[in-house]
Amino acid sequence: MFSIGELSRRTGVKIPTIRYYEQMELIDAPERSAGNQRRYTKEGLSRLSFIRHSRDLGFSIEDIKELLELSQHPEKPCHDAHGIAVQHLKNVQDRIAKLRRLERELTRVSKCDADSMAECAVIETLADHSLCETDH
Amino acid sequence: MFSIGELSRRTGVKIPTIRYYEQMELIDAPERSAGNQRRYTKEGLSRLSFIRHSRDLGFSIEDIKELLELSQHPEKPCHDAHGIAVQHLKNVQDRIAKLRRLERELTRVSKCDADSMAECAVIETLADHSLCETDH
DNA sequence: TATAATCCCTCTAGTAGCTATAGCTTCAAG
DNA sequence: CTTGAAGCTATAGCTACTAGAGGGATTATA
Repeated sequence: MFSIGELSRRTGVKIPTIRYYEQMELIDAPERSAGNQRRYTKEGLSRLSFIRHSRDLGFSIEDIKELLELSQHPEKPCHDAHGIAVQHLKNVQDRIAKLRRLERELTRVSKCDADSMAECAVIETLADHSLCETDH
Repeated sequence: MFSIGELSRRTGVKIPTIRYYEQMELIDAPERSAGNQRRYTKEGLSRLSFIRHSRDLGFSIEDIKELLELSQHPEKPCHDAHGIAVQHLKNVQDRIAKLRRLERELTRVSKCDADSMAECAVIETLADHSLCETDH
């Protein structure tokens, strides 16, 4: 049995975030001490670790709910869990592609050797999309 | 003089978003018709185009405020505008780097040929960070 | 000129995933 | 038994919008 502070230290999840996860029903409301403070068990710890790790990998709260639910049923086919991961991977790849287009454009725009605003490539480009090379 | 709907059509910025920008003081409150409807001029159009383009390139509202302010002073050195763009480029590059690490990990995790949850690589990896190859 | 279709108005609340604050109570060590 | 750290709830704030309710304005057609 440990306090929310200790759970926080062990998982690296901040205290208000733990309470937020409880509110979002990602984790069960734990038992309370006589003085109404949260007391967690090892189960709580491993569930929160799972969540922490999933968040680090960028899964949404909703995805994580589903993954947690799925993980409770070891006998079920893992097709669904797999699907969530693949879908998320696709999202990540899309975001990378978008950011790379941005990167290219920003790199070009940032190469400005003007002295004054009047000829600054940054400002000019922002004012006029037709100066752009790539789509966005 | 055109209405908010026409401004929206011409810039590709949605109507509620235009009103939101006005509230955020990114654009000046325009004149109103006798019936209290917004009426925009060419200036309003080019300012909103600037904003639209900047948002497309991922600049924050705060950055855009500053860029707009700077662009009002064509005689000033363009060092500041340049700095904002370079800083933003760095942010974008950081985000790309992070997403690439994620991509690598998710690709690995998604290669799961188990049949049941019990051995699913996705679930296992989420439950146990030590199974990861890369940092995150 | 009447009316209908379309457009526009303000205000409020909701989205994701937290974070911060205020004002209080409880716990653990000395 | 006191004190300082830790915990409690409730509320509001963050970014950049988006959606909806419940109205008024404008414009095209009959």
